[in-house]
Amino acid sequence: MTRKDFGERRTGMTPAGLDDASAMILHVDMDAFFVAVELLERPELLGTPVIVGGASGRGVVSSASYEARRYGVRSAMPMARALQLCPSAVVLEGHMHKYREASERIMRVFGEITPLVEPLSIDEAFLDVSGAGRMFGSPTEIARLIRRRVKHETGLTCSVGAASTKFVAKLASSTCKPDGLLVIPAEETVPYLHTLPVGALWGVGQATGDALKRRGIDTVFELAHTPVETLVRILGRASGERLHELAWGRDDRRVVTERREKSVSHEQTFAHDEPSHAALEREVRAQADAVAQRLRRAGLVARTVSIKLRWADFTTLQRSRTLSDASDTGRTIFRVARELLDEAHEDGRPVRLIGVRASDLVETGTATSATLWDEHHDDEWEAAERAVDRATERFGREAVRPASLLGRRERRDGRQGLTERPNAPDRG
DNA sequence: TCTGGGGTCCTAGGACCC
DNA sequence: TCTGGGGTCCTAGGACCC
Repeated sequence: MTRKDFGERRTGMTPAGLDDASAMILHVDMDAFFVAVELLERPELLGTPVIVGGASGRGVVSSASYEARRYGVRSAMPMARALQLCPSAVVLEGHMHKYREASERIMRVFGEITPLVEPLSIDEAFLDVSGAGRMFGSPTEIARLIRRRVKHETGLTCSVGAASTKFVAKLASSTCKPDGLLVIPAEETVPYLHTLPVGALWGVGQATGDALKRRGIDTVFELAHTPVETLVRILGRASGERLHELAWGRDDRRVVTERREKSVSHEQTFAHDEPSHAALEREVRAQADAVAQRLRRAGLVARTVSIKLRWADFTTLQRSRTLSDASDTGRTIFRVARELLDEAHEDGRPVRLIGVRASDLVETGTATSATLWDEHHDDEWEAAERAVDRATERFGREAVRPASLLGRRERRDGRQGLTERPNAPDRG
């Protein structure tokens, strides 16, 4: 039996000639993506337990081959635990740039089938194929075509779920993994859903699962037959209502092709808990610079800066501050982050993790003087001034006005704006 | 076994304004 | 002298997903 047969055989409820006309939403999910990409260059490891992840003390599993999963290895599991379960596993370091390249290739394949592609993460996407029938056939035929093309383009296998809603399509792809195809026609959705445990629902993790279990709700069937108001009392308005809808197969979310970033962040777990305030500050500075650079490349400015601290006991604290003036400079983001750090780390407790986040993002199509300043960096402020002059010449004065004008409101405490300008260098 | 890094969404309380 | 209600913004924390 070939792997393809294995996948197709799992579509027991969808024999040849089934009515798949309602299953217009496809969910494509790559199989053990990071591992599979690495094995393209390490074919001798095919068929063996392989783990991609952090090998050092505090590393976790990013991706595990199906051979490793047989031993109970799962993503997000501490590496030490994974190796206890599967001592023979080969651990490989991750290479994000390779995964991004492979990701671009598969997304390109999807785009050749339909323009309605919604990437969900680096290795999965929803496709709305309702307009692709004339060109490529039924959803089942399109799913087979995608699987063939992805394999041909990248050498990698994927699994495809097809259904009338996003949620059920995603469920279908996870059910037929790896290297599978499962179509769930609309009329079979509810009977299928009602066989599953609550954990199968999107948004039911450990905490929600436990809360439901405590009230005797173990299956989707039981959840579907629980009054909405009861669920709302247990889980809150949004979750309660959403889960009840999902349990009846109702999910009217469209496939959306454009999504705006809401935040940009970097964080770092130290190999050993860090007690030194100076070391924390150095890390925050590096993170602020990295965040700022990504903001500028994306043409965004941030109105809110946050820091995150995690202590040795894993409790986590976040502090945020909204700026009077949106910014995309490392200097400003660092300055605010450092203020927050100073306030949050007064007691000098050792820190396990530290992170910087920029949120409340506003698009800015134009270069700002502060942006140009930062790109030329502290010790080159004259160059920055010249850059401003050149930009003013090229784009006009309006286009290079200071970032301070982008702020929407004054700070409540009346502090002046935090935006820096090239002609006011401050090496602080 | 001891828990990464990048995100999104939700809830709740308080400030503030009308 | 005692007391509104609604709306928006900000902050903190937590659950969840890949």
